[in-house]
Amino acid sequence: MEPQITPIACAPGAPTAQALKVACSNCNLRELCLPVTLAEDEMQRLDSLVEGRKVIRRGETLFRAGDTFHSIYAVRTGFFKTRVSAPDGRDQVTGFLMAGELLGFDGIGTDRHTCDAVALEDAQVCTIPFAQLENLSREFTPLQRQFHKIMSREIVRDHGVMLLLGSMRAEERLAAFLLNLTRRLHSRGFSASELVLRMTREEIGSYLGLKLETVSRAFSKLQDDGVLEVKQRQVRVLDEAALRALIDSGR
Amino acid sequence: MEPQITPIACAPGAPTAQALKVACSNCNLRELCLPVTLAEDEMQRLDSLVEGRKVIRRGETLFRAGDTFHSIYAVRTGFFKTRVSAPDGRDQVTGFLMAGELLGFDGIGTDRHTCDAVALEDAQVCTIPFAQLENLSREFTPLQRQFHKIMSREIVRDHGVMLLLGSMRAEERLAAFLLNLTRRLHSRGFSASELVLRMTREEIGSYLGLKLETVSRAFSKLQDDGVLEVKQRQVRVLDEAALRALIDSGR
DNA sequence: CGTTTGCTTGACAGCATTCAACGTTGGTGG
DNA sequence: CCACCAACGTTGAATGCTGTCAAGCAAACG
Repeated sequence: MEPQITPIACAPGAPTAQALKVACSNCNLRELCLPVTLAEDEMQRLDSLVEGRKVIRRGETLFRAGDTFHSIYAVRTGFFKTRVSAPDGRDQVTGFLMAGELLGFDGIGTDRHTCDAVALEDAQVCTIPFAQLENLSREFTPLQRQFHKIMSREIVRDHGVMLLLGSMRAEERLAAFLLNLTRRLHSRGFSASELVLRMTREEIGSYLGLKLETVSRAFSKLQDDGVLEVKQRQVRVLDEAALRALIDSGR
Repeated sequence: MEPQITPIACAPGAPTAQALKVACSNCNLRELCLPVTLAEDEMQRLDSLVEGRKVIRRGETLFRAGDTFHSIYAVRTGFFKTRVSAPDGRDQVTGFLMAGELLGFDGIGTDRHTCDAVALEDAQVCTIPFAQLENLSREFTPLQRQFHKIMSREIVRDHGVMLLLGSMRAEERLAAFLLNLTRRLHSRGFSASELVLRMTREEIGSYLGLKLETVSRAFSKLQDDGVLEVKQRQVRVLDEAALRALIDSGR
C-alpha cells in the first residue's frame, strides 16, 4: 500500500539555450520516466513524438476538469497537485507529482479530464500527445508494456491511498505521507531524511482526509515525540523507524 | 465523482449445455464488457483469446495479493469484492464488482496481483490472458483504445472513492454507495429503486472507511428519515432525490 | 432445532473538527 | 529599509461524529 513512482518522458541532460524541443534520448529523467530500453531508431521516434517543454507558473493549472483530453504530461521540473471536485464544491487532492512523474491518465476514459492539475511551484512539463503515444505503442511492444504498467501502478497507488483514508488515524496518515515523499525524493538523489514541503497544511490535509489544524497537530506531536524536526515547511526525519512502526503496526 | 462501469468480456446469450467455451460474439454482456464494434474476423480473434468460464464459489478467491499475474477477468455472473491488506493486518475493500465488469488490472504493474479478489456469491468469470490481449490490441486499434479507456475509468473511479473517504460523513458515504450500486444495477436491467446487497455491513464499512455499527446506524437513520426501507440486505430506495441531495450539497 | 453469523441498538469514550486567537513568514509599497 | 498586509501555521477549548464495548435479536445453515 505504498504508492509508486509513475514515470514516462523527458528532461534534458544539459539543456541548450532556448531549446524548445527536448530529446528523451538525452534526458536525465529517462530512468524514472520511461524506463524502457529502446533501439536508436525507436528512441528517435519517441523523441519526435514528445513536444517541447511547456512552462506552468506556480498556481496555474496544466489542465482542468472538463478540458478535452489530448495529452499525457511528464513533469520535468516543479511540483504539481491533482484534485477532484464534487458538485457542492468540496474537493480532494488526489496526488502530488514531482519530476519524472506522469499525469493526465484521468482523461483517457471520457476524452475529458476529470481532475485539475495545479502547479505548486513554477514547473516545466513535456507534452505527449496521446493519440501518437497509442500509435507508437502499437508498433513498439516494450513501450506498450511500460505504458500499461504505469497505468496499473497508478491504480495500485490509489488503492494504497484508499487504505490510508479508510483505516488510518491522523498521525499514521501523516507518517505514511512523509515516508512516501522521502522515498520518491531519495530516488531522485535527494536526502532521505530532509525535505521541504511544497504544499500547504491545507493541501496535505485534503490529500489525507484531515483538516489543516489536525495536520499541524500531528506534525507537532511527531516533533514532541522526537520523530521529526519541523520548522514550517522544513521537515527533518529523525527516526524513520518510528515512522514506519506507526504505519505498519497501526492498531 | 461517481464511479463508472468497467466492462470488457463475455457471457453467453443462450448458453448451450455444458459449454465450457464461451463466445464473446454471442454474449449478452458484450455491451457492458467490451463495447467495441468489431468486424467478424476480429470478433473471432477475440473469441479465440478468451478462455472458457471459470467457477468461483462463494468465499473463494479468484486471485490473491502476491499471485503472479497472467490474466484479466470478466465477471459473467456473481459478485466480487477486491481488498488490499496492510502488513499489520488491517485491510480495505477497494471495490465491488458485478456482471460485465473487469478485474485484475492491479497485477499489470508488477506482474503480481496486489489485492485479493473474493467471490461474495457463487460466480463465473471469463479469463482473458493478458499477453494475448496486449497482442491483439496492437493489431486492433479500437480494442486498444477501449482497453485504455477502461483502465483510465478505473483510476477516475478510485479518485471518486478518495473524495468520498476524504470528505464525506457516514450518511453521505452510504448514500453515494447506494446510488452507485443502483445505477450499475439499473444499467443491467434491474430496478433502480430496489436492491439486494451481496455484502455484509462490515464489508460495506470497510469500503466506506466506517465500522459496521456506523453503517448499520446510517441505514437506520435513512430509514427513519423515510429515504430508505431496509430489511437486512433488502433495500428499497424511497426517495432517490434525498439521497442525491445528501451527497452533492454535503456541507 | 440449535448453532453460528450477521444485524441492530445503547451507552460511553476518543479522536478529529470547529471556532477562535495568536504567531510567523514573505512580499509589497511607502 | 522598514512597515504593513496577506497568507500560512500553531495552539487551545469545546463540540460532535464515529469508534468501542456490550447486549440482544434475526436470519441462515447444517
